[in-house]
Amino acid sequence: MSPRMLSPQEFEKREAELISISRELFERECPSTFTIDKLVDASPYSKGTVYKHFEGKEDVMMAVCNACFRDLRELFEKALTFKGRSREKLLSVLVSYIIWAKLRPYQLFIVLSAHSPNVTANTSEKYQQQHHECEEQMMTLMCGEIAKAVEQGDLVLSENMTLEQVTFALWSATWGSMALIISKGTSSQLQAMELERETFTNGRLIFDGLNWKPLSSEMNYKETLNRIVKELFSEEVAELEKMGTPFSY
Amino acid sequence: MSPRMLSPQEFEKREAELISISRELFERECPSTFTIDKLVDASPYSKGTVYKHFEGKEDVMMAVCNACFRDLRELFEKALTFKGRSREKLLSVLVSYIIWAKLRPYQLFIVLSAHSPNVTANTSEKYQQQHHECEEQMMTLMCGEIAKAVEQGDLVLSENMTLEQVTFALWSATWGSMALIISKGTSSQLQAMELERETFTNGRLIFDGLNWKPLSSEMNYKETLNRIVKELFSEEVAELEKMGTPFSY
DNA sequence: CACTATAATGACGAAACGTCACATGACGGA
DNA sequence: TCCGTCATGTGACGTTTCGTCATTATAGTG
Repeated sequence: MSPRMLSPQEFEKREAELISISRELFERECPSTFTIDKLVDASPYSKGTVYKHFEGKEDVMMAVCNACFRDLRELFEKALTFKGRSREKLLSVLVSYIIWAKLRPYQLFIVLSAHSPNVTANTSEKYQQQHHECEEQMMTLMCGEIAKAVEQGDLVLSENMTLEQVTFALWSATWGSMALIISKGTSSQLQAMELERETFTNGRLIFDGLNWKPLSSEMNYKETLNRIVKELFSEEVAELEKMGTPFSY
Repeated sequence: MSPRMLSPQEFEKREAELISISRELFERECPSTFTIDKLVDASPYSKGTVYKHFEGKEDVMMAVCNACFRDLRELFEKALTFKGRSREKLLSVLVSYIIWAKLRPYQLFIVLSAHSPNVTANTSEKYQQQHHECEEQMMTLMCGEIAKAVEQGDLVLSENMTLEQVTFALWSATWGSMALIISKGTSSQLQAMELERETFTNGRLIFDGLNWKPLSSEMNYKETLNRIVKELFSEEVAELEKMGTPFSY
């Protein structure tokens, strides 16, 4: 009655394999040259099989983006183990995000590209859905931390302001600075905005704008940055140093 | 000696025509379906001629993006004619930006897409250069206004903080909220972030974070919004109403 | 050892790309 | 008026990528 059914497990495993291969391809050469045909060549499967998993290259990009999101969430969880005031913990998340971006520029590239309307317009329901789940998990994680800040009295939410909105504000401000700075590429003309500096500035302004205590005027967050790097990300920072793109703060 | 030399004026004129046709194409159907072949068909020129102007479709996108930037600059200049405190004038710019985005969603789409690494990586030197000029003009315009705010004492820049950084902070925070909200498309899942609300929130937080007087706690900016809409953009807001996507603030 | 339902394959036609050999036509000179 | 020249315009063509689907391979069943 049932000849050779492919179990969902096997299917998932193969999908993970394809995503892993795609990530390698993205790393090796510019993500914009990625094609389904290249993925097929690089994989042990045929075109038809690959198309069983992805409707097109946008789908692959979104799938890779989702994988990155999962990595990021783990990273953020590590960042949140920092012992300190609520605002310091969120700063730690920001630090981890920037370090990740510098360590894996191509993955940032993918994550940003995947949010381009051009890509989202051509992504299948499945991966769109999956992406929303990723975002929601991220939201939940952050909202939880912000809720703690409110509990501890460091942050007082004005009426009409939800936890989600606070998260979104931080997220989008960070996102914007990264997207704009990355898109300038290497040909940064006159206005030399710096990834670390602008991202931290945006974060600081949002924190202060929220009146999240202690304000940047009341505390030396440079100290905090030192501790975050030393206690949590010394390995990554050393690697960045070795790569010639040091984490400067 | 010189048979039929094409004057730079004619060349520019034809380019403007091609860009105009491209904009129409982008409006008519989803920008992601745009192809050079379609542009060739829609234009009175041949493929070879079109390729004289653009190296590929990314080039066309960037050219259209730049045209949008020029429109935006005009719009911002109009917004800055608002009579009021410095922070109110910048808020007016924000309002005009949001109205533009709602009025011409496909153009926002293009502008956002054009900043995707996928596009910038495949744009010719010429249009990359042109884009930097557009950005610089925008920067100059904004920095000028912020300088006035500093002169008037509404804004005190902390040490190590340049006018450009202030502009960048506002710009990127706005950018981020628009990019993230647009990329969700119509399938906004659970977390229903609203374009106007989040963009204004981000702006407000940045303004307050900069300690730009009067703070949102010291003044009712709702009033200002009413005046901005009434005095400068009543026509546009009426049109949005007619389109079924009212400007809600 | 067939038989059968399912999965895997890759050849194929369509679409888009980008180029280049050739056509066109404006101008100056005869 | 006609001709030769050369910048400009043209679109057919070879190439790449896409996405499909008729065909082949295979695991399990009786």
